[in-house]
Amino acid sequence: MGTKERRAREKAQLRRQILLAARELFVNEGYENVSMRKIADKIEYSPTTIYLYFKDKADLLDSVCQETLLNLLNRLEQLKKDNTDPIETLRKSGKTYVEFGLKYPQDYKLTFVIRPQFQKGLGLREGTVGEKVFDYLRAMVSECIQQKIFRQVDVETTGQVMWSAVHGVTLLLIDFPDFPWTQKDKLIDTVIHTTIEGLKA
Amino acid sequence: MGTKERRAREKAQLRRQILLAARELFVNEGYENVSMRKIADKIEYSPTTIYLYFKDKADLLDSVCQETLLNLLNRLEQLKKDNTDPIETLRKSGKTYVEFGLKYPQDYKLTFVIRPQFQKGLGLREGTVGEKVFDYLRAMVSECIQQKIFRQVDVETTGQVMWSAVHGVTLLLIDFPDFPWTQKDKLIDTVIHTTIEGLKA
DNA sequence: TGATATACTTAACATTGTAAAGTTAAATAA
DNA sequence: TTATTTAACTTTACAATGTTAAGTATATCA
Repeated sequence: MGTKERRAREKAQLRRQILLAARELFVNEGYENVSMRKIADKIEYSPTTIYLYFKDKADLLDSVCQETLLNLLNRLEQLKKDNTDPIETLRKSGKTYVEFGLKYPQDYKLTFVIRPQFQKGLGLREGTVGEKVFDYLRAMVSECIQQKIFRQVDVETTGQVMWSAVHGVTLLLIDFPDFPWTQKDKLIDTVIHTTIEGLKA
Repeated sequence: MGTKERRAREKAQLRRQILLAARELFVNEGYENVSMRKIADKIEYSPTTIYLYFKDKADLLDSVCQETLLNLLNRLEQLKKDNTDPIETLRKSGKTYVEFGLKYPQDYKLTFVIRPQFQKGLGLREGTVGEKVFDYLRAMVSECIQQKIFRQVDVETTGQVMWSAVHGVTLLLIDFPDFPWTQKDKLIDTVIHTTIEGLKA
């Protein structure tokens, strides 16, 4: 009586296949330049089949972004393992965040710019991966404050300031690749360093 | 023999009209949701007429963004007039920048996110309004460094750090309106304050 | 074997950006 | 004034888009 399970497995597999194809196309050609037909071609199914697995194109995008956030979260949590002092961990996390964005620029924009445009009400719903990423940031910042390294602004604001800084530099570097930046790495380091210094007591 | 001048004036007027309609539609409905036909309807011309005045939709967007940058520049240069100390001017400029972005969120995204996606090679070309905006920032930062208020990092990097911070917080506030931000104004002020403190000697 | 449900496809619709060809009206030259 | 050229604008057309509705085949169950 395992036929039902097999069918379910097969469905999941196709879903996975669609997601994989969509991700690759979105990342390589940009969300706007990828049509449902292109995705369908890639997996050798008819375009409308995709709609049996995803509500619409925005839903497909959303699923891709969830994976992206999970990737980012994994990378960040790797860092926590060798926890030296909290400042150093925070610094490294910032660096990791920006480098993640620059390594997969389309992925990053998809998740943090395009998706919010299509999916309204992204208020960091409970249990989402996005919430976990921010939880991670909060925990780190919290430690810096508790150890009296950072001045006594509340945790939320401090975390959001940190996020603003790394988000800003990441997007600028992605969106204006031809701007005469002093030097990518130097700029990133200075942004992170400056923010951390500014947050200190 | 002023007929040639009159015709030129009339052409300029229609161009202006198209630009005005495009701006209003882009800003209210978002670039992607505005079709050339919608713009044409609004000005009561056929869609293809627009192509006699603008190369394509991206070109139209570009022109709209130039205006936006000019608006921003004007606002910023107002501030320079009552020049108190350079730090205070820088702080006010940052605040003005973010508030401009939040007041005209679609405009801001059009200029600093959407346009770079369509217009490749936005390297701050000479003579453009974009260059002038960054010149303004450079001048302010330069003064802070010369007066030994800021630590001796080069002007370019310092300016770019400042830009990253305000750009980051602006976009986050625009793109995630439902995120549980501590408080908009407090966050903005803290971002700017933190960055300036971090840049100090 | 026949009925039912599942998985997928075909066909279609309205909308998109834009190019090519066609048309009208104004400016110039005779 | 009348003929001709030029400029401004429109009509028509095309290929591509996201998505819905209707149709078909295959596998499961009675």
